[in-house]
Amino acid sequence: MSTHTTELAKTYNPAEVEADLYDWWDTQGYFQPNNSDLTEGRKPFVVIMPPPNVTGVLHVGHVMFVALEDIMVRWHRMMGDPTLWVPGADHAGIAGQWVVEKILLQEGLTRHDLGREKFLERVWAYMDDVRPQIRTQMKLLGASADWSRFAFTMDPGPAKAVRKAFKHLYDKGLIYRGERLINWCPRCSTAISDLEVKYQDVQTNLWHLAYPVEGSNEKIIVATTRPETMLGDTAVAVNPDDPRYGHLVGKQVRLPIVDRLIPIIPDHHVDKEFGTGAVKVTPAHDPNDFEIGKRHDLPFITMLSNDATINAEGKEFEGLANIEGRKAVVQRFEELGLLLKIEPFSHSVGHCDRCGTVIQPMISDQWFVRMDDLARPAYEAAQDGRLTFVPERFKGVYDNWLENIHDWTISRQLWWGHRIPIWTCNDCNHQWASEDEVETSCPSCGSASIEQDPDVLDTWFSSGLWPLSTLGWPDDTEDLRRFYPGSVMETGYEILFIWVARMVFFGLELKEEVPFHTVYLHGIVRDIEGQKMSKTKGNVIDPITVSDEYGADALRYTLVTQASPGNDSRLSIQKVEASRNFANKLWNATRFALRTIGENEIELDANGPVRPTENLEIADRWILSRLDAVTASATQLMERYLFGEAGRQISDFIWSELCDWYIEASKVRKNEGESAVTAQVLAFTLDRSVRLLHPFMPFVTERLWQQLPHAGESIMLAAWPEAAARDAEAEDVFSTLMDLVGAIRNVRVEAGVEPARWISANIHAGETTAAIESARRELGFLARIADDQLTVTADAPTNEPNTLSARAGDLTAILPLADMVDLSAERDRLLKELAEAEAEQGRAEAQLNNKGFVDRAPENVVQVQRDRLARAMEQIALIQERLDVLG
RNA sequence: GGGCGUAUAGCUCAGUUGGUUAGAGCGCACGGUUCACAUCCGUGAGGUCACAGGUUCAAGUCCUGUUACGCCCA
Repeated sequence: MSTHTTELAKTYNPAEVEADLYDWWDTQGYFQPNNSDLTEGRKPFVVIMPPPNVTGVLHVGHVMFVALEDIMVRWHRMMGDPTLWVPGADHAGIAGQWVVEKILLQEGLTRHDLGREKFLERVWAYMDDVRPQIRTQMKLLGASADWSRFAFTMDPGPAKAVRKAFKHLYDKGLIYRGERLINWCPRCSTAISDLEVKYQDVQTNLWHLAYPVEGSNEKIIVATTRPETMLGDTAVAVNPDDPRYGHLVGKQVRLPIVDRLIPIIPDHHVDKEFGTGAVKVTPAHDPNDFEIGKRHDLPFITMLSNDATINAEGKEFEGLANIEGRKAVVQRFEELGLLLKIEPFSHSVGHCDRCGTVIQPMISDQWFVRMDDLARPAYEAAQDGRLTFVPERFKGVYDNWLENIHDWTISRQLWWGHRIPIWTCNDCNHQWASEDEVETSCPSCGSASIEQDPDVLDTWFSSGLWPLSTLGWPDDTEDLRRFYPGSVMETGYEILFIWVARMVFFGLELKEEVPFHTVYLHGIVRDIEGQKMSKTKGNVIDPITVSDEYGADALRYTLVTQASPGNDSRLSIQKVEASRNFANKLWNATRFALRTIGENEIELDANGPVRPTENLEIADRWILSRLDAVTASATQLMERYLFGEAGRQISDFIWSELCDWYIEASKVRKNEGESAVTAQVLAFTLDRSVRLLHPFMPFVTERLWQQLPHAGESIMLAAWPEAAARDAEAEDVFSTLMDLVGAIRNVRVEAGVEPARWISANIHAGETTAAIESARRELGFLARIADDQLTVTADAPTNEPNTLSARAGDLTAILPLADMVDLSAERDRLLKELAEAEAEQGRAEAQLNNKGFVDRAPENVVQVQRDRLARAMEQIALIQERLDVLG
């Protein structure tokens, strides 16, 4: 690759920087786990990528998971761990099928016109066509995933895993078929699981309907949000403790329209306060009523067809779609004089997660996974610490879900997906589950007349096996032995139950180990108003457009540093722009450093530029110590999964310390032709800085690292920096110098000194004199003081009139600004400083006068206050003296 | 109904073992063609840390309650 251009372009151009690195990394094999002696015996770090929907377009949610997972993965790789990140794609049953059905629709066809086999051919053709997009998308983002291990949920391996797992559970009695009240999506024409139903508040009415009591003139009034379901009512329920209805219990009502006699029954679950206190019971179309129906042994009358139209049970209303049926029923009640009231009401209605259609609870014959025995070990794993969560609070959410687990509806009335591996013999009725894709005869009677269940499995069944199936399970593969269990499962918190929990219980059931030790959950990326992004709202930030303009590095960095674990975040282009500016800053710092570096020989060893130890000045020692500080801190933060904070600290170091101070200070020596030490310091510091930043901004750091003096082929293979001990003395002195420069700049601005003007200054530095004197050139350069007009002495400040003063700690700079001096402004500033110092004194005194504090606080904390007081009093004396002189 | 989260500068957010004067970016004001960078540099203004109690020598941080907004489960 052509990284060794002699000059960097003046401005950072992300598109150019990011263009060809990815394929180079990949073809070099860097994304694959390192098998060398170096990593022998080290525990592998393994992440299984949440497989994007094969038909989906790239959105910021993908960028979020890529950014976080790539950070972990690149970091571990740099730490020397054998690292594996397995990419994949999900077949997305309902959504996948629907995409192709929509295409067929444009040809005027339905899947039924084609038939199952032809339809699946079309789906496969489509999937084969779009599947490579996943890599294209991940490439754009810099995801360092191992494409040689790319897996698709419908591939033969994962499909075999599905059959194996199904058979295992079936043979163990953990999968059963039964008639239950399930969630039916009329649009998708399939059952879906509880987790695929999303509840939304809907504004509707509460209709009060009167049902005549048989053998009496009385009527009992029920309130309902779904009047049309009265066609399937089989009882009216009241609370047995409700005095209003006690006399009616045991009687019957004659159900209008259908003219059916149904009982009035007592049930404690009826809320006396709600509506009229009497509820209609439709056991076949409502979860609560289903329970009541079972308790009281009521008939279950299904009054809807699979397409949500009213069936023959609805008599004259047969064939009406749900909503028209509702209108018709209400109208008929009105005609009969039995509609008593319409009350506006809002309540929560289930919608299909995939298509948004209102879900109909229906009695249906489906396959279920019995959850109790599977949930228990998954729960235990979280209790004994085999499974931990970041952030921790999600353990509670996870526990709560497993404690209240319901059986899982796994059959789907679709064609696209894993066919349920259940076979039935037409001759002897024997039913069995098979690991083989095709069966030819009944194992019981040998008959060849056998049939496979027509339905397919919930997509999440195969997703739940992902940590196993991507590594080759059920075969005993080398990958499985080496990389299972994995390390971290990183994904969005919204799929904690639907995916993460299922991987845990599958892993425990099938391989007797948790599939990963840590679950890291990120939040939803919203727009800057806090709204969820959606095409219909038009507030979508498109990662491709944004990356083109600002770079994937900037987008990734923005998402990671703007969000904290488990919390939603708000994204705006302005934030991405700020990150791009940071990349530009680093780019230009490198560009500058390369000039200095180019004038010198840089000493290298196998780990890159050697850390300089000889002839260091204060600024050199300071930046090396600050590098050690940020290295230690970032490493700790990474260990604790606080990537955002780590990224911010690395950026702060590069911008606010390396660029703003060290590089500025280094210009002194560069300008005077003595840049050897500073070149080595710059080479070392920048090399380590770009390494620290690499997991966050992989592209630009690689490009710059290649440009800097370095050892090795790629920054991806460079070692994560190690921190040496801090140099407290250098940090003290240089931060005093920084404060002093700041104070002088402040005075200059307030006194209206032209920025370009070189001034004179007398620094009264007391004990720090020698140290400040050693950095006099830097001080002069940074504060724009002419070298021949700069004195540094240990003397007390000479308080001549017609001078201005600046203070930093116990240092005072006297600036004889002759014509510039505005004494009244100087006096005002001094009074302000005095007030601040006195306030400081007051605060310290208050603390120290508090006996409780002095007696009970740790000695070092008390000492801090003593020092503070001493310093404040010193300041006051100095300022007071100045004020006296000014008169 | 149960549970969880959030509330800190105009905006978006940091602030994880309680300890000096609560930080950053953006925005704002003023100034700047100092040979890396105007995608920049310098200086500055701006906060009763939602509210009320409590624990503590000490609370943005811990506890209790309240309010507002959001999410999950039922």
